[in-house]
Amino acid sequence: MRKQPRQQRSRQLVDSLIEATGRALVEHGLDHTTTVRIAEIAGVSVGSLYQYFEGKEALVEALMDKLAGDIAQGLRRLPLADSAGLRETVDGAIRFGFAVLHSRDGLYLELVRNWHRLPTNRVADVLQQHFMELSRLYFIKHYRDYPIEDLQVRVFIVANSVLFTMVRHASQNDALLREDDIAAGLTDMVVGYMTH
Amino acid sequence: MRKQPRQQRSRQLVDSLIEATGRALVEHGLDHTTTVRIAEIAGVSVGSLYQYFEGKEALVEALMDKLAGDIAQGLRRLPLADSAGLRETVDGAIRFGFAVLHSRDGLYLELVRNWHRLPTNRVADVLQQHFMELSRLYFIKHYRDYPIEDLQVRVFIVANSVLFTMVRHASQNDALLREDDIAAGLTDMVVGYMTH
DNA sequence: CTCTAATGCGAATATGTATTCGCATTCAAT
DNA sequence: ATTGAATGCGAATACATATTCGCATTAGAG
Repeated sequence: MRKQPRQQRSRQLVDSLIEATGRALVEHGLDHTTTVRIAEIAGVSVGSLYQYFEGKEALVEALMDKLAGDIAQGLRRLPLADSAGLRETVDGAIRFGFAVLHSRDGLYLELVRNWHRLPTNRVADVLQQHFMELSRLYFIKHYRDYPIEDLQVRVFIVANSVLFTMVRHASQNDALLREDDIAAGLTDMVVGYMTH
Repeated sequence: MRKQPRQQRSRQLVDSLIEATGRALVEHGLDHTTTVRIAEIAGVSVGSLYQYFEGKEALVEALMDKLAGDIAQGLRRLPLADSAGLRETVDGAIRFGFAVLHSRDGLYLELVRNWHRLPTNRVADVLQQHFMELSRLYFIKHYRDYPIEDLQVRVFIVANSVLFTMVRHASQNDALLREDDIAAGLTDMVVGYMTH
């Protein structure tokens, strides 16, 4: 951030800009999200925008930081693998994932689609680390001598498979494949892969 | 295409423009690939470019049509599931996939990353249909009464899981996860899911 | 060889977007 | 109430990119 907001009004201005960034992403997509548009949506002058942000990228980064917090919080509410069975846990996580992708008018969808040109690492780390920890705990409990290096590979594969299959499905309005079936299939695949 | 090339020189010009589009994508990425740059790389005037193409999008589409042909040809050379075992077939397909992603200086990588804003359907159909046919044949042979609707879900999940996990891995230079391990893991996951 | 349609050119024009800067307004400490 | 710092503004400027059009050149049919 270019300059720290000191007064109340400027802090609110910064918030409204971040909020507006989200709406611009949903309405116009990352490509056509411009600083001018964001300022317009926020009801703020472009000049003011540049007082606090370097540009579009900085705004998106600030937005993603905020969202990463929401995701982390949502993850903490999910059932853990040691209380429920593995299948229930995976199923819950996948349903949570779909719910997130459909929330906020598709904001998350747009962000994940554009992972390769966004500062995705922070968010990805949240997910990656959470699932890593989750599986680590589970496997330490059930298969005490499980090789840990292999676990990293598995978590990488599972996380990306699930995430992008969900995004691909949510991005196309293909009524031929019902979301419930995709969710069930993903659960089958993941549980099978993680336990054999 | 805006106008049909009738003479020899113009046909060659069109080819060189498509070729240049590929190089521009590799060198500058989709975002910074412009009509002017493509014309420059091709050693052609922008004016000539617009004689035959509506703009960037049309050029990329022409390029992808060409590449779809290459992919289809490559797929036909892969071992089929009825001659070899399922595991060998899946393993071969995944290795083929990685090879493609690494070929042409990462052109395919850039294209798949940007699937959501490209006319991907033609290429996706090639893949989808090929694997659909492949699995259909395999399962008709081995499990005569297999439900076909479910197969569509499975192929969708497997195709996207494999493709995007590969792309994600190839996009980051994370030496922690070796490509061979990812390939082996994907094979395990897919074979397990398709046979249980 | 001749001649016309096809081709190729690139400066010029139009548009979209990023970013700044001088001035007006407001806050909050005194 | 006064005043300096903070804030907000948006026209103006700079730059990137898309697209056209009149003119020069060339291919290749006859």
